[in-house]
Parts: sequence; C-alpha cells; structure tokens
Amino acid sequence: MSKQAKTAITPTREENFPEWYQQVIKAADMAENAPTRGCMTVKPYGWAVWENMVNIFDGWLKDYGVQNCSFPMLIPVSFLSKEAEHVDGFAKECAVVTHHRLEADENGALVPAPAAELEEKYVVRPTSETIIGDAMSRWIQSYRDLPLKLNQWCSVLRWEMRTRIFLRTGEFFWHEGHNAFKDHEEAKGDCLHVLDLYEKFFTEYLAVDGFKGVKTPEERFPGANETYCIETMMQDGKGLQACTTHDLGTTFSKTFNIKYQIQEGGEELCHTTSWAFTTRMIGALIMMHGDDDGMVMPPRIAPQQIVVLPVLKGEGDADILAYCSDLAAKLKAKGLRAKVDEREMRTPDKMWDAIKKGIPLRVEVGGREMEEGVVTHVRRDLGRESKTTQSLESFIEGAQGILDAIHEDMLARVRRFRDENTHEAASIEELGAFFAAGKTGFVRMPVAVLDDPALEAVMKEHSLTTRNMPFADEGRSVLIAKAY
RNA sequence: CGGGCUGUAGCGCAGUCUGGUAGCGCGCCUCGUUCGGGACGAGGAGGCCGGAGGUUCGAAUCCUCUCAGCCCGACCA
Repeated sequence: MSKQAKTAITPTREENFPEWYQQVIKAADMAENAPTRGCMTVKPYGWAVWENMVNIFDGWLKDYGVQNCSFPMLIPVSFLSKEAEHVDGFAKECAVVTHHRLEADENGALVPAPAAELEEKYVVRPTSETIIGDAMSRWIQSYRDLPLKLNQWCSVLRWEMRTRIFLRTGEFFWHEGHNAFKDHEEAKGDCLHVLDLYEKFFTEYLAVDGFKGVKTPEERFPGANETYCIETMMQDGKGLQACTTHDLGTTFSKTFNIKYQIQEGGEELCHTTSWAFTTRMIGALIMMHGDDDGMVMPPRIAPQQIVVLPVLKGEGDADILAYCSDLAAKLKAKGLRAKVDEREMRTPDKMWDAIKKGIPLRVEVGGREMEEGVVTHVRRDLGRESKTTQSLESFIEGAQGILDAIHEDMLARVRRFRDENTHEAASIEELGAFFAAGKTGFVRMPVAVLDDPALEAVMKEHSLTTRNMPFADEGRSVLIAKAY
C-alpha cells in the first residue's frame, strides 16, 4: 500500500476549495507568485495554454475584420481624467509613473532622481479606452473610415488589494478590442456578435458554458451604456465573469471627440465598443474542470493532448522507445499534439505528472503492447476506469475521436453542473434563506427584485452580487451569486 | 485601506516564551535494487534564520523601527 494520499491534490475541493486551487496550479507547474507584489509569473505550461487561446481567437477576430495594433503601456494621466465616470472606476487602482531616472541616494540606494520628475505623469494602463479613443479621433474622418475595428494583445495593470494567481493579479494578460461605428445599432450588434464569438470559443474549445446576458446598471463597466457578459459557474458554486463586451455609446466619443462626416455633410459622434477576455480564463478552466487529482485540460487547448508513456523494464527498452516514437510521429501526422515521455523517471511518477498536468489522453506502451501491436490508453477526465486496449492502427485512426469525446463529455459535465446548481427564488426571504442554509450556486430571481430596497441588505449579508440578466430569460430574471 | 496572522534550506514546518551560533519532513544529487496508479536502502549537497538598528561576552530567540506575504472584510476581469 502506498503512503500517498488517495488524491494527488491535498486538500480536496470539498475540504478547502481555495487552497485546492492553488495546489493544482503548483502541481501542474502553470504559474507562481512573482517577486513583484500581486503579480504572477506564468510558467511555460501555463503560458502554452494562453498561447493556444490567443492563436485560435486571434484568427477569429481577423476573420471579423479586426486589425491588431499596439498602443503605449503608459497613458498620460490627463487622458484618464477626461472621462469622469471612467476615472471613478479606475483611478484608485492605477500605478503611476512619475520619474524617468534613478540615482543613488546618500545610503547608496537607488531612488527616483528628484531632478527627473516628469511634468506629465503617466498611469500604467489599466485598460486603453482613453488612449485608443484619442487615436480614433484622429484616425476617423469620414463615414468611409467606419467601422474601425482595432484590437491589441497586451497586459494591463490594476493595483488590486487581494490577488490570486490567474483570477485576480496586478498585471494580467488579455486582448482588448476597441471598435467604432456610425450608430448605436451597429455598435450594439458588434457587442452581441463578439459575445457570440466568445461563447463559440468557450463551448467549442474550452468546454466551458455559462449564462450569456446583460449586466445590471451597478455592475456595468465605468463609462458604458450597457455591459454584456458570459457568467460561468465554478465548482464551488461561485460565479466568474468570463468575458465582457461593452456598448460605450458616445461616452468616449464625446470625451475624445471621435466624430465622422456623414454623406450629407454634417458631423456625427461615433458609437464605440470595447471587449475582452483575460488570463483569468485559465483560472476558470482550473475551477470548472479540475478534480482532486489536479488539472483536467480541455483537449482542444491542451498544450499536450496525448502523452505516450513507455513502460520500460530494462530489456528491450530501445525497441519499446522506437515503437513509442513511431506512434507519436503518426499521431502528430494526424495533427495531434502528442509526445513521448522519455524522461529518466519512474513510470508511476510520469503517470502522476501527466495526471496533475491534466493531459487529456495517456497512452501506455510496454512489452505486451509492442508484441501484440496494440496500445493501452486512459482518459484523464474519466480516470483508470476508462483504460482501454486496442490495436495500434485503430487507435491512431480514432485518437481524434477520443479527444472529441473527452471535449463533449467535459462540456456536458459543465452544463449539467451549471443547471443543477442554478436555483429559483421568488422572494428576498427565499434568497436569504438559501445562502443562510450554506447552499451554493446561482439563484435566479424575477428582475423586479432589483427595485426592492430590501435586497441590498440580504446581498451584503451573504456577500452576493448580481451576475447578469440572462438573454435566455428575455430580461425577466436576474442571477444572483457569490463571485470571484 | 481597516482587523488578525506569518516571515528559519527549493517547498512545508519545528526551534523563539526560558539567549549559547540551527533541526525535521518532502524535494534535490550519487550508488544499488525497483518501475503497468505515487518504491526502498545507504550515502550526500543545501540556510549570514525578511531587512536595519539596539541590549548582551554572546541574538533565529529580547527591544525598537521597517519591509514583504497570507487570511477576513470594503473594491475589482
């Protein structure tokens, strides 16, 4: 018997969900806390997940006519201060660049040189509506310049009080799209279209689904007329906003003078939008798919989809390794991300490594398989119960199908969990009673509850927030939950 | 930014109350036996105890000041 715990991760999700989350990240070697306050270092395995997300979604944006570009990381403070509502939202979490030179003080410590203080201070971008709005005002002259669709992949900085790797860090990575249109109808259409792209991306690549809907006025992005989002549910029942699109109306057009000439000769304000998803999505993947043995990667964005594990005994190892390499090469030829684990480690340790990293499909090849021309494989999402032996040829033909099946099952599991943990409440009393009883999940209520002055106290008591008003309910209901 | 807690080896901790120059587990390195859901034995490397002052013959330990992190709130993708 093993001295090891029954699960690869301690504590388990049930024992301590936040600690389990941290341990999964460590066990999968995805990221760690950086020496810089509140910031994370994303390690190769974690970054590979992000890269896959970027590569897929970037292509979709280009298909939609979005052009990539790059705006400065430093934004003049004066830009930020132009839009009052926007300032209210971000000013309190901005890092400010005030000097352009360091020098040694009397103790030899490097300090900002007093003589090098900047006349114009800069904030490290918390988001780029202002500096892009400024550019748009110069780039857009006529209706012929519209729509203008811009995007940048970059990182932003928000000085958060409490940080957690991937979920909330000082610096995080995202893409931010900023589009300009001639009227509100087009702008709203843009918001809804991009939201559909996000939904497609989530369901088809991340095996994630949630509630598509619109934010309540209190939860809107600072400066937006309307904020749309997809709210997802973590395994502890808490909500997580997975992406957003903002209908900014003419807020930033007015502030930054983004106007175009119409055919008839007059001038009109542009209607702008902005939208994003972030590295937070990796945290969502962990909390939606992970289990007590660690990460479970959705196959279509998994950095490695298949690990080929040679079971070596000393004799005939070279033949087994050759057999494995041949298998991996054939899988790669099929477009699959497969790799032989040739590291000098004990086989069981390699297995647990693959399990903790969440590699979707593990293939074991030993002397038995080689002699019989077969392979043995195990699905990460189902565990050893799914262990199957089949001929080499049929496996190579069917591998893509197995990965697709894993994806579909993971998505179905996520949807079932979401549905089973979404409850109805008709009154504020019911809402309070639900959370007072220690239950978890989302609570769906009639929207009229938002006008009830008694709601706030109950929400505060249980640390609840309104997540969104789901499109599926056509504005009749609002989802309330604890959230990340 | 309030309230609480913690900084000692890569990680997790003991030692601090009752000062005497640092220890345990895991991990890491070497050798052997092992290897299909976490092996075992024997050796070995690794720490100016968060930082700066102070008290003392002597400080991880006592005092002062700092810095950082964690948890609980308020704010947030």
